[in-house]
Amino acid sequence: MSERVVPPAARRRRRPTKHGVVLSEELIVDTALRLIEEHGADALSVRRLGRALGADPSSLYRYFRHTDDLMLAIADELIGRTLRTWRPTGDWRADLRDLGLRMHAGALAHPRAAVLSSYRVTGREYEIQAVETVLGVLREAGFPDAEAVRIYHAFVDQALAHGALDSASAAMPKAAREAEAAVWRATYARLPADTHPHIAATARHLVADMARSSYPAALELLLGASAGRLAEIRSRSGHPTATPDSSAKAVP
Amino acid sequence: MSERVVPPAARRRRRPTKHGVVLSEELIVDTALRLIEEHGADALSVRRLGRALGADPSSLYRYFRHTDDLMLAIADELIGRTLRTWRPTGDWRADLRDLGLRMHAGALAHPRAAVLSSYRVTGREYEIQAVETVLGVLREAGFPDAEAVRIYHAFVDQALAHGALDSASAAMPKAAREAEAAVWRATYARLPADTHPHIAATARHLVADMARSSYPAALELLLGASAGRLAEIRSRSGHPTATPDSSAKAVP
DNA sequence: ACCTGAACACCGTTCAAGT
DNA sequence: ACCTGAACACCGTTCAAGT
Repeated sequence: MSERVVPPAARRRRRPTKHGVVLSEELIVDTALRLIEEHGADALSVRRLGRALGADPSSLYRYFRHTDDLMLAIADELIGRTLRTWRPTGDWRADLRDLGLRMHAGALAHPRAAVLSSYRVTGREYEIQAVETVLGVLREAGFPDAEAVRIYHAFVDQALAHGALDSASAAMPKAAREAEAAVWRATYARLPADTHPHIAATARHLVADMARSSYPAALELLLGASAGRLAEIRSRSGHPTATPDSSAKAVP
Repeated sequence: MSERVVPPAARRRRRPTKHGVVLSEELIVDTALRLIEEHGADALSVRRLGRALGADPSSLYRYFRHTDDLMLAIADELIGRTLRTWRPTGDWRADLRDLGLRMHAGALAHPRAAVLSSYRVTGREYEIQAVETVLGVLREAGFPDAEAVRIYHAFVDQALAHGALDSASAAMPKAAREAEAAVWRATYARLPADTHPHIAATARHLVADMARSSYPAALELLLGASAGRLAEIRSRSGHPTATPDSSAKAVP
């Protein structure tokens, strides 16, 4: 793992490329996001990105070890953008709902970054900020530490998993996406009741429902279940004898 | 969309390849699954599959229009394998739990097929069978049609989304996977309490919890909420005046 | 110090030619 | 009828050479 990436201190000394562009991590990430926005998720390759920057593709390896590192930097920038315009209201349930829907929308806007970052930890600035923020909302709502982490995990995985699912679907070529919808109408909605009674009975609902994302409903389910837990916790702890870290001891 | 795929009737006339192998859709799918199992998700390419079959890569295009079609055939075969050993018990909640966990496990065993098929509809034999089966479990439990479809959608998306998430993570090279876990221990667990109080307070829980899948918990949440709905529905319909399709009329 | 250009080892897909 | 081989238009990544 030898250092091939430019150490931050040395970056000031950089030289313009052939076409007069001065490269930087920020410029590369922004250009990559623009490329995804304008030409779809598949437009992002080291070679195309180099072309868009007016630089040789190989010059990017001075800023990112692999394409993977670049994608994580993009993912972190997306988290940053999602968080920057978000304001907490003090109502934990409304705050989490808002955050979840923003994360989901952010994923849909940048499908490829969303799919890659959904199962990755970046350990970068904005991701850390997001973790701190969500945990803060839960702990200040009154969830004990272990419970706050469990709900944080479920909440984040749900947003990322559905975000990746829905954005992978949205990133398909238009023709293919229409072909998918047609499968429900042309194949499922036409199965005879004698061989497939349950599909035949519910075909109308299937065609309508499967065209929508199941994320909003899944999010409400999670928030509802969490509210139930919180009510339980509050009613049980009439005596606030528990020290802040007492719940930690219960973990194996 | 000209027919380049061999019509089923003509397949009997096929000729062995150079190395004496007789190609077929089944053989190709099985070989692809073996390749994924033995050499990881990235080992699957048209060229490698051709090599594994002892045939020219281009010959595969007689059986599948694109790599995509091949992946859908693989996905359907996986659905079939998941269903083949499953037996309903009559307890809808236990049945769905079992099915969900099997789908999740199946995804983990074949990450690449899982990631691709998670957002696709195959419209093939086993997928149709699976839809019919899950809808049957829900309708026979007493859920009205519209509700059964909503729960079916949430259940399937959840299994597929978490399956894709967890299997993408599992498919990472071992070194990368270990580096990910290290981020929680080395970065998050060392943030100072004055700048990141919530992370610092819950670091122990984060390290432990984030290493596990959140799917089992998410599944229980869904089953619990569904059971709640069913209880509501049952208590309200003391008078079974509703005709079988009465719920359909309530949909916009 | 930073960027370039050539090279390496791959991809998916098409199509005329072989058997 | 089915498979092959060559070709096309791409990939990510490395490294010696240029400025």
